[in-house]
Order: sequence, then C-alpha cells, then structure tokens
Amino acid sequence: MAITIKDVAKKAGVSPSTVSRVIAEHPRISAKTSRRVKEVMDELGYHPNMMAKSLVSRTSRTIGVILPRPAEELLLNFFFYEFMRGVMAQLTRAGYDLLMAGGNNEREELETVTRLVRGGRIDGLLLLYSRASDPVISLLRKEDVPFLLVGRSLDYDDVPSVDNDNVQAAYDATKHLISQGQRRIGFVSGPAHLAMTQDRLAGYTKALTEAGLPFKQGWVVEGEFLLESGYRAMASIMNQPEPPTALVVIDDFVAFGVLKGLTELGYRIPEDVAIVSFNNIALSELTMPPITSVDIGTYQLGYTASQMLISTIQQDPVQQRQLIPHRLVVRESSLRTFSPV
Amino acid sequence: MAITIKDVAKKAGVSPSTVSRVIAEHPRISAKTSRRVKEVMDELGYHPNMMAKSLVSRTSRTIGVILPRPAEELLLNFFFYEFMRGVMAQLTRAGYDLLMAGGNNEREELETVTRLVRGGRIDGLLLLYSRASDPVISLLRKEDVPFLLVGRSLDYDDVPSVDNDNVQAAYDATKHLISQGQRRIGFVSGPAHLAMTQDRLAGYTKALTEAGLPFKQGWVVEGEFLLESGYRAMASIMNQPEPPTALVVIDDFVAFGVLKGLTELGYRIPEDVAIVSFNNIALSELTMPPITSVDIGTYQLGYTASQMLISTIQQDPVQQRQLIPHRLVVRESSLRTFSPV
DNA sequence: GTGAAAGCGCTAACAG
DNA sequence: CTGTTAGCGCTTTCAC
Repeated sequence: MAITIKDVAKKAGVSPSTVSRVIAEHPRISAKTSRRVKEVMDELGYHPNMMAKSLVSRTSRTIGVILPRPAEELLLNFFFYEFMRGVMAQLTRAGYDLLMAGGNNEREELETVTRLVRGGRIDGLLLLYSRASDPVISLLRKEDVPFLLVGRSLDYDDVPSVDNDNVQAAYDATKHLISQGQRRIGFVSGPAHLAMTQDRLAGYTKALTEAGLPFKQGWVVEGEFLLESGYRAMASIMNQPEPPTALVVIDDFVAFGVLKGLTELGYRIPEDVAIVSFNNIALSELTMPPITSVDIGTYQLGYTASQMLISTIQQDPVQQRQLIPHRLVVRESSLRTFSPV
Repeated sequence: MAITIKDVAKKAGVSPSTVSRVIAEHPRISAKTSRRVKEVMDELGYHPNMMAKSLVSRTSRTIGVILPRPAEELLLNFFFYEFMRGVMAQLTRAGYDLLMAGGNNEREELETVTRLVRGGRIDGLLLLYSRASDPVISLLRKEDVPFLLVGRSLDYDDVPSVDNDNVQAAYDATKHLISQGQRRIGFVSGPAHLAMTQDRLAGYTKALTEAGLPFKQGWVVEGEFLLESGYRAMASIMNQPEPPTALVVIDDFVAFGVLKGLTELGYRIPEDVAIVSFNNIALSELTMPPITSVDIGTYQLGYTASQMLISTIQQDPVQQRQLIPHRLVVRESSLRTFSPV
C-alpha cells in the first residue's frame, strides 16, 4: 500500500487538509507547519496520487500527441526524435507529462482523441499534421479542447499553430541560387495537398518572379516524400530541351535521391546542377557533395509548440500563430564558385 | 460538465453499478439491460472518466517510456520513430496508453520515474538504454514495478529484455564478407561501454577465428555514434602497412562517414574496400554505392517490447529475454563480384 | 492558520 | 440479475 496524504498527516500531527495545503503551497499556512509536513513527506517518501488529484481538480497536467501514421509523412522519420526532445524539454520545465496515442486509421484516431479528451486524460493536444478538413480539429473545436497544430491548416487560418515561414524559407533558398548566378532553376516538389509543399512552391515562384527569371512548368516536378521520388524525378526533369541548372528540393531525403539520379545521369554537382534543399537532417553534410539545406529548427518547433499549448491551457494570452526562424546552411552542393565553370 | 455514469444510469433506469458492470462486461448481466445501457451510452456520448477508474482500480492502463537524452545514443535519431510505431501498434491493440517522460540528467530522470511509479501514473516502464549500474533499474526492482529493457543489461542477466542477437548478427555480417573472398577484415566500432558494441565485436571476432583469419588490433577502431567518427577512423585505419580490404561498421550512420572518408582517400567501394554495416536505416540504399546492412527489425523490437511488458504487467508468463531476428540486406558495398578484381 | 466534512466518478463487496 | 453502500486519495468550502 502506497503512502497517502493521511499517513503524512497522522505522522506530522496535522489534518489531511493541511498536508494538501502544504503541497499546493497555500499562502495561509504557517512556515513551521509547512516545514514540518515537508520533512515528514520526505521521510515517508510520499508522492501524491495523480489519479486522485486529477479526479478532483479535473486536470491531468498531461498533454497528448497523436503519433502520425507512416503514410502521412515519411519525413517524420528524421524529424520526430528531435522534435519530441524539444517538446519534452519544455513539458518537463512546466511540470507536464506527455501522453502519446494513435490509431491505425482516421476513425480510430478520432475515437482515441475522443476517449482521451472526454475521459479527462489530457488537458490539450499537439497535432503533428494538417490534413485538409481534419475531423480531429472539428472535434477539438466543438469540445473546446486546447490544441496546437504544428504546421498550417489549409481549412482554417485561425487555428493556433507553430510553423516555419515556408514561403520565406523557399524564397531565401531560391534567392541563394540566384545569387550564385543561376538562372534556370527547377523545383522538386512534395505532395501537393500539404501546406508545406504549397508554401515552399510559392516562395520559389516569388523569388523567380522578383528576379525576372522564367518559371517553366516542366521544371517543376511533384513527388512524394519517398526514397525513389527525387531519383525518378531526375529522368523526366533533365530530359528536356533546356533542363534546369539548379534545383530547389522539398526535403533532404528527396534530395539524396536527386543527387543519386543526377550522378547516374552523368551530371556533376554543383558544376552542372546546383542543389538546395530543406530540413537539414544530420546526413546532409555527409553526402558527396554536402547538401546546402534550410535548417527549420526542429527542436525549437517542439519546444515552442508545447510552450504555446501550455499557455493556451493555462489561459495565458498567446498569439494564434508563431513562426520559428529558419536558417540556410550553405554547403558545397549550391556553390558556383566551388568549382568555377 | 461531462456525462457521468450516473447520467447514464438515470436515463437507462438502472443503478450506476449496473452501468459499471455493463462497461466491464460483467457476465451476470442480462443481455437486454446491457443492450439498453449501451444504447444510452451512445446516445449521451458517454466516455468513462479514466482518473476515477484508475483511482479505484489502482491501475492506469498506461506504460511509460523514458526519452533517452541525446548524449546517450545519437543513433536513436533514426531508430526512435520506427520503434515507437511498433510500440504504439501493440499498445493500441492491447488498450494501453503511453506516457513519455524524461529528465535532463540522471537525478531528474530518477525523480521522474519515482513520481510516475509512486503516483500511480504508469503500470510499467519501457527502458531504451542500458547504462552500467543504472539506478533506474535498481529502483524499479526495489519497487517491484514491471519493466522491460530494450537491449541488454551489463549488470544483471536476469533483467527482462528484448534485443537483437548482436553476436550472431555481426557473425553473419562478417561471414558474408568472408564468403566474398575477403581475408583482411577490419571493424569500425562504437562506444565500448555499450553492450551492443561489445556483442557485435564478439561476433566479428568469432567469425574471424572460425575462418582462421587474422585478428589485428590495428584493424579495430573505436568510435562514437557520430557523424565524423567513421570519417576520421579511415585516416588511421587505412594508414597502416597492411590495411584491411573490408570493414564491418557498427552502424549505418558511421558507415556514411566511412564511405566518405574512404572516397576522399581515393579508395573505391567495394572494389578496394568492401563495407557491411548495421541497422539498415532508410538511407542505406541511397548512398553510392548502396550499403549492405543488417536490418535489426526496429518496428518489431518496439512491438515485441510492449507486448512483453504488457504480459508482465498482466502477470502472464513471459520469457525473460526475447531476441528479434535480424536480416542481412545485401547491397553493392560488400560485393566482390560487383566489379571483379 | 487549521480541521471537519463533503464529494470528484468509478468499482466492488454485500445484500436481496 | 441488480441495487445499496462504502470507499479509492485528494481538494475545497465552511467553520472556528
């Protein structure tokens, strides 16, 4: 039998309510009593029963995270651990725990969320994706549950979220290529239904337009976040009368495929084709040549996401949408000067 | 105010206990009542309050996972998501939730575990590392909390765990090189204090010995699970009078560095130096050449780990230690025949 | 400043 | 087969 508040009370010669007040740091409690009770708690190794506490307080000091299904985003593979470290760092600081849940399909997912929310297991929810017309978001809004989206909702623009400025990031990446003297710049894209893809494509287009460079439909290939995606894209994109001499690639993972495809086709990087990519995963600097990539601040995304969510839960004022700064990490794959033509 | 068991009871014209019995699928309840109550539950959108349930049942149907600190294992970056998917799949099936916690240092970590265990928040714990003389394990044993280790404990051999047969895996990998005609085989190692490193080194040595091949101290380099580790190792290992013509590398991540180091030194892979590695992360097939790697069944590790832990919690008989099968995925980096010498 | 008592939502004897 | 009753461990009025 675990030690309860009563055991502490008895040994300290006070009432259970006093012990409770000491735990809650109630102001109207004498310093002496407080000290005495704390001593006894230590002696006995007392730890409050969270279930009882939650039952009466109607909060769990726990936030939920739905583990995305693999189909959704393969890039999570390299994103998830770092992101969760950021989340955990903030949660630990704030004294919250994290409950991870999931479902094998949309229906199960919705059921899980309902169960957790209605069952009082979580005080808020962190969402790691942004599908169009997401029933989970509708549910959370209806039930008035605090939640926060990592990314951007395509349906609502008043959804609390933390994100990168993907338009600006792609703009910067493209600008970088332009500053290297590139004029024929293509774009290897991701799934078109993702906000991230749309935003990065927009930034790319914007940079081209501003610089008065041509935008060619044939220079833009849509792909998946898959191993082969970038690889395959090369056959089609480079097999044109006037192929691009530089590529903005949606993600490092895809960029590895691009690199491989180009090499096999006999192109040299960056001499024949320069490459800029996104997400800056640990391996970007290990390829040959190392890939220039936009660091999206994965840890910071997680840290800020949980911070905002907790603020929402505690009804502190928060801005609806926060942007995490990105940073272009220039490596050889994009440098004209690296090997002058 | 959420719907409680009382609301359901009133509307269904029964007592709260009857509703409770219906939820628990108690055998002595009439089919009619059961149906009626379930109808009402659906109508009202009732979901049981988990806190109240846990309080009285003294179980939380939740297992804990301690998020390892980054310093511990960088290879977790590529391991974590896949592993967690396996864990979640099994937990969802079994109707358990997952609580993730962590600490910034050993003391905090121990405190967190104590808090969760004593506070009744978790029924068992999944440990993702195996430090020598781990205070967390001592605590869990003392408190008699079900737990399961992923990997192998260096201190106790009666700790419930799920692991790969790393000796056999390294043996197989080395054997493969030998079958390719390799006779001078080196080993790029990881941190020596890890059981995984020790086991793989043992398997490597065993294969050499069995084949009557020389084991040279200079052909074995210890490293970290770091980007530069494999890269740097090449300078020292290849700079010997008789350098190895094949390498067994502790991890894919390190192997990327090895690949890069060798290429820069002017060696061709696999013609001059053949490579076999471990963990088979998604990028192993994207390098040039693609790397032969031992797949360790990451998803399966997670799935089995939670399965075993749940069995332990439910006091079903479980074997203390379970091994997940590995599988050598042969790619170009190890094939002599690929480009005959 | 502290204690007594009621109750959070649920389960589990004990009756009937 | 079902209802009544008594808590699980904690917080929180309401007294004093």
